[in-house]
Amino acid sequence: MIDEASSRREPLVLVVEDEPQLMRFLRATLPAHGYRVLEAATAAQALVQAETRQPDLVLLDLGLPDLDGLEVTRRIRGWSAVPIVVVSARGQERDKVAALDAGADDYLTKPFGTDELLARMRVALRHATRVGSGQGEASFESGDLRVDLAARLVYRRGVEVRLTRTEYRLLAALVKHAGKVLTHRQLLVEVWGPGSANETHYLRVYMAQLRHKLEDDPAQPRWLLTETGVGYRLRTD
Amino acid sequence: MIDEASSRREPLVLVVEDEPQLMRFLRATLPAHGYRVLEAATAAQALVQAETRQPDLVLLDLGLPDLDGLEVTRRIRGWSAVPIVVVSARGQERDKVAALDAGADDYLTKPFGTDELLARMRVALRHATRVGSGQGEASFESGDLRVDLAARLVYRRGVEVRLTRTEYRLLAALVKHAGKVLTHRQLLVEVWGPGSANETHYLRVYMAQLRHKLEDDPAQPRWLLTETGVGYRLRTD
DNA sequence: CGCCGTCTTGATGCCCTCCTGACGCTTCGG
DNA sequence: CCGAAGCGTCAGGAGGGCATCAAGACGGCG
Repeated sequence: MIDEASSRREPLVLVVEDEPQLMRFLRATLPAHGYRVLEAATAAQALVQAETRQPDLVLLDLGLPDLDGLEVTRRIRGWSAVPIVVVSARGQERDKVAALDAGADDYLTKPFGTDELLARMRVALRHATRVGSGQGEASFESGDLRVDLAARLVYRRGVEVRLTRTEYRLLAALVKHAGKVLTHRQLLVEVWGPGSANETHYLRVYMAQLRHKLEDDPAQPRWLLTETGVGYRLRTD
Repeated sequence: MIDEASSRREPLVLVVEDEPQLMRFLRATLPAHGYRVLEAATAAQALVQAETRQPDLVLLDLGLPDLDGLEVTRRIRGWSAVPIVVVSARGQERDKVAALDAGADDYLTKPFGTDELLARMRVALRHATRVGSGQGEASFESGDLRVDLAARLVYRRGVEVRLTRTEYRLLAALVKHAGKVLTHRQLLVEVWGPGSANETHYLRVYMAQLRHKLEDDPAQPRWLLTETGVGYRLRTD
């Protein structure tokens, strides 16, 4: 499970990054915002550190010299549920999606701003504690949207919303991993089964329907967010 | 769940016993003390009877020819809370304990007297009704529909409604989880037993009957709602 | 043993959900 | 500046689920 450090002291972040410049930047920035930093410049170092130090979060650059970032994600996920935020350069879309499919929680595209970085890290950490301690929260609430997974009921401004079976399954998949980016593949597998893992068109149609039923302005969604080229995300907060 | 017959008529007891002598004795004794008797000489018969007739109590001999009494207990407990009293010969202590672990309510050791038998049965039945009614809401009320699970009475606008056994079981299942969606499977298992888990047609027929007896406009139900592709739900309001 | 109520099973028509295709828009890269 | 790819939207057709009616099978009861 997650290291207990998080509950007592500042979160421990394992930064896996081979670019000295970026590493220097992170080494200075993160402690200033209440994080302790653990460094790794290669995949091999990263795996050792992750295992021996049990960090609260992993910030993982995909462009590593020795091993694929995807493989690192896969190996860590083999025994740990620690949140993983992958960092990708432009043109690494494929690796990024693969890492998310393998269980990464979120992603950042270079170059990224400090605010965005910190925001993603906060969300990932919050998501981890929710899943870890809440043990399968049976409901989701945010603004005037409420989802009761136990009763299979959805409310918008307190008014019950009627969803079809597929609409509800899709929403439930997002709720179960609220705040986390879910790839097309993950959603398709969870809702339509492994046989439809490539039918991304289904997602577009049903996302549109969900937005029409749940959002004030379906064209500019507040909760059901599109992650272009990657998948979708349910905004928490 | 438990057959509701007990509140209106004599309790139905499923006697699982392969010794003809003892069976003859019980067949004569139990009716004389206000029980109706259902017979089974093998585990296979017992399971079929338990499922199709839904007795109020099971009197289960552990020394059966075909299957372990322990296994019978386990299978019945898989879907029903009917009280089970196991009957064991001397030297079967181990099986007896295992049966209790598997969910049996009490035990008798051969040879046993009539008084002891009747006492154990009364206790088991009392315990069942106490748990059955005490657990969760004992009644449901919403608008002009009222369901009293303890008394097995249903009122509409204050007037008592006559329901058949199956109609009532179905309504009771919905009342026990009022407000939540129950899947076809859940309802079928609770009302008809696990063997009929796929007979969704039963549900439609009995839902229609319940709606005709309880709803103002059966075509547009206020309480007995359809969740297409999923199941049914009793609106709490 | 026969009657009556209940349960099961079948057949039919309707409506809704799901899937699918076409099209326009935006974004990104050449 | 243009083409490609990803996304959102709309609408129609096919299929499946649902409600309903009706008749036969079953079991309880007198």
